[in-house]
Amino acid sequence: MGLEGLSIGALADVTQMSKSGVFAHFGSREELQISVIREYHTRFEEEVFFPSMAEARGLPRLQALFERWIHRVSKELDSGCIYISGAVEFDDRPGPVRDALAEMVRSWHGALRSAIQIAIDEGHLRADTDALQMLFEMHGLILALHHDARFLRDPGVLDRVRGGFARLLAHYQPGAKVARRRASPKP
Amino acid sequence: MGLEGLSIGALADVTQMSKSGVFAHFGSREELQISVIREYHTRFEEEVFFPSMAEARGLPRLQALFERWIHRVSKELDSGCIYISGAVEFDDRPGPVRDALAEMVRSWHGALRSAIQIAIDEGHLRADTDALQMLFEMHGLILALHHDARFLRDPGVLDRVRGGFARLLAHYQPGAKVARRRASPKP
DNA sequence: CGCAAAATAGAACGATCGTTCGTTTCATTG
DNA sequence: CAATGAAACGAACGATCGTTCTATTTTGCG
Repeated sequence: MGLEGLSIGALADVTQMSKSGVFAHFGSREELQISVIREYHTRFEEEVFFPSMAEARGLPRLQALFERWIHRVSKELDSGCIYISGAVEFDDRPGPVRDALAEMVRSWHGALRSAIQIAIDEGHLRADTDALQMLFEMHGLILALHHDARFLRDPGVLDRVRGGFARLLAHYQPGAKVARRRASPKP
Repeated sequence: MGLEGLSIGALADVTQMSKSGVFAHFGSREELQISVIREYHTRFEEEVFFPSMAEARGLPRLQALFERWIHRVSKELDSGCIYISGAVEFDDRPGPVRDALAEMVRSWHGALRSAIQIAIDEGHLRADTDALQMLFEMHGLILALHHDARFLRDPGVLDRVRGGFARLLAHYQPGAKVARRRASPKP
């Protein structure tokens, strides 16, 4: 389950510790949840963000970010992405847990937005590309991947998310324009 | 909250009834959850599906479906869409609730897929359009809308989801081709 | 009205939850 | 070795949960 399914008692069972022993480590359930969020954030950075930053600025880096994002979300078929599950669980529950989660999601989105902007500046994406719009659509592809893989158990979802991203890139590529009228016939 | 936050005791408070009185109506908590799902499904059909079917076959109908879908998801800023929240809550919890939810989500997706196919047959979308692929991307836009509206409280999200859909339609429109090389310079 | 059936109420159960408290274990350190 | 402090423990508390059982009330019908 997500963050709400995480109970101190269950954690005590797993770690072979007493409930009060586990509790003493965090001080409250909320702090435990926040600790889990922070740990997840760290791993996310290590597995997705940092390795992608080694790629060349612009499109290569952006593609690496997305591919590793896909890999991260689709591989956790057991645990689930707590950025996604947490967003649903805490979207109507204010408090420090929601705040911590939102901060890290915004941080990740900010990094993506920055990578998109660099790709624009490098001339790899059209100059009139709306970075926030493109980020929105990328995020949608990931959310659909998460939904169809975990909930619907659709096996063809990896092809679709990659196809959607390719379509996205093709649209925002320099020289590509939105079709206003009939262009060339198909080859 | 979603389906997991729904408790018989809380429902008893709201309805000014006793806990056992509420319980007798459903027989179990699972049945209560399934009843809520069914009720949601009915309303969804009434507000989104049926009115859109009155539109002309093809693109008009598909656009109506998507616009009403947007409206349905973005308006429930209090309750949340249980198709979406339920998918996250039950994506790793087998049982009759998950089965009921999945059946109705698949039913809705089936209706959308059918509407897309009709638009293809009518010549409103390219003949080589992959209906499941397009459905996947439409669903992604809705999921991103739900996420950004409810969790991030982003006010510009309606423009983005409509922009994304317009881009989607433009790409799958007859005559539009994926950009392979540089086309016309920007106006 | 009278009677049966359905609906609701009330109290209690076992389980689980987060949390508190006092105690005990144990390694570190002077 | 003895003192100290952190870490873990075990038991209990109050709250909430779904559920069960037995009354009581309400409703519909002949």
